Amino acid sequence: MKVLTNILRNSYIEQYPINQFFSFDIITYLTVHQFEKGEFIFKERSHPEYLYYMVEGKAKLYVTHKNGKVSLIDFITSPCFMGEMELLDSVRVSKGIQAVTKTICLAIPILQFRKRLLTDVIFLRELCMLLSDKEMKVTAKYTQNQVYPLENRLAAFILLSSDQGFYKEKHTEICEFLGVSYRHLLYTFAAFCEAGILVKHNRGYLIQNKDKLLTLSEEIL
Amino acid sequence: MKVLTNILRNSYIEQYPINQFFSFDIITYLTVHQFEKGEFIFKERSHPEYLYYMVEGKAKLYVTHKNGKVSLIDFITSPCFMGEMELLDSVRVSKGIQAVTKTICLAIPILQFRKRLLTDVIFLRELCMLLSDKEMKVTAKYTQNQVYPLENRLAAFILLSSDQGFYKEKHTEICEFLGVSYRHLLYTFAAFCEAGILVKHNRGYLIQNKDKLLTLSEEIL
DNA sequence: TATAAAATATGAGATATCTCACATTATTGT
DNA sequence: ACAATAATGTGAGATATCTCATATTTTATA
Repeated sequence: MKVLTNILRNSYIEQYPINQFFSFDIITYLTVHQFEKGEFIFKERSHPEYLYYMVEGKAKLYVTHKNGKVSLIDFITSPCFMGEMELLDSVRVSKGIQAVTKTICLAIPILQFRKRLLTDVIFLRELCMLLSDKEMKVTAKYTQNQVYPLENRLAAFILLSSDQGFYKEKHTEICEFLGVSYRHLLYTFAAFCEAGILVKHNRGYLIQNKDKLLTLSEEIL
Repeated sequence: MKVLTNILRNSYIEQYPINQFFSFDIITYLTVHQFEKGEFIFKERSHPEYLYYMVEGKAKLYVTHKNGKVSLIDFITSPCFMGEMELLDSVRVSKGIQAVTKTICLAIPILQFRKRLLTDVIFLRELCMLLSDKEMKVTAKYTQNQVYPLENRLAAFILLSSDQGFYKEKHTEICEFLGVSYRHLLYTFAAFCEAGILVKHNRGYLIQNKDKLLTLSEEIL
């Protein structure tokens, strides 16, 4: 992690308005932290020192189970807060957050600002909304996971994450996100290719039959 | 649903202090609603009129999927708020909530109080904490669901929900809660009996070997 | 640029879990 | 008290998904 200073710091702070989330001017107290791809933003079971507002980048929120398996709970994309739960309850330990790409965060020191934030109507209201959205999203994902086979969920995920008809996520990540084994994910991709829905191309897949993907994903909702 | 009046209303309001969640005296504006076992507190996809504070009873929070399967997201036990998400975002539709036992709720009309609640620091702070706890709990449950076989999760659930060594939940509910088919749940109960861990007794099961249950559930966390 | 580490890929065999059909109790409303 | 409804229980066969072993390719790093 690198703390950005001067011009660089200021440019990020100017570029991304964060004051809207607070009833006071927090800008002077902010530092700007930069995480490299693969770096851990919060180590699992740690006590974060900062409330982060991610302004650029993408990260994985995950938990490691006793048996060694990893559940990728969510992909966090900017803009987004991280560490709110730990701000609210200092006893609580963090889940793991790892940067997937280079990530820039505005950093608010928790110790120094906890009291002020927990009495800030604007901040608390925003936080309620964000927490509520997040729960909605996570609940939807997990209830679907246990009710629909991978075929349907993968179809939906491909549509969601592909860019101009091209899918190129990392299998190792996506199997943890979708809650299945690597092997099974690969089987399902193979089946999609077999069915003429996808065509493997370099490090990714071209969508050949979008309608079929839509049909499969519409079985979910 | 029955609206309780006079003595009955007042006795519930006195018995369960709700003012602690608000920075103003809300008591005069409260009505008290009583739901019978099996009654729907929120219909799925409806727009709740009230923010409820459940003070007595137990309810199921669930969602019905397109394919007809039901996910029982959580058992809600008093004391607990219901309808907070819909208070925060009026566009959002409710999940289903059904009373499992007779349930008493203090009712706050959303339309009338939304504005006031969304500027109430005490309320918002409490809500943040509750939302954050709830998400924690739900996430833990679902990530475990997808990483451990039923054997382990059921062992943990039996320990959690049994009373003095006796388990007597309804299979039809629990299979939806644990995210497995009724059939599979029964297989696993049969296996536990076979292994001498449980003994079927009337409408329930007696725990015969608590250590084994502990061992099985400890594999989770 | 060589080497280690991560990601991709695939086969074979196992198992956790599901569907459906059907019979038997409980429970509940009238 | 009786019919309707919900809950329980079980078999047989299917399938969605997992484990493990192993090989190859790509990417990262000293």
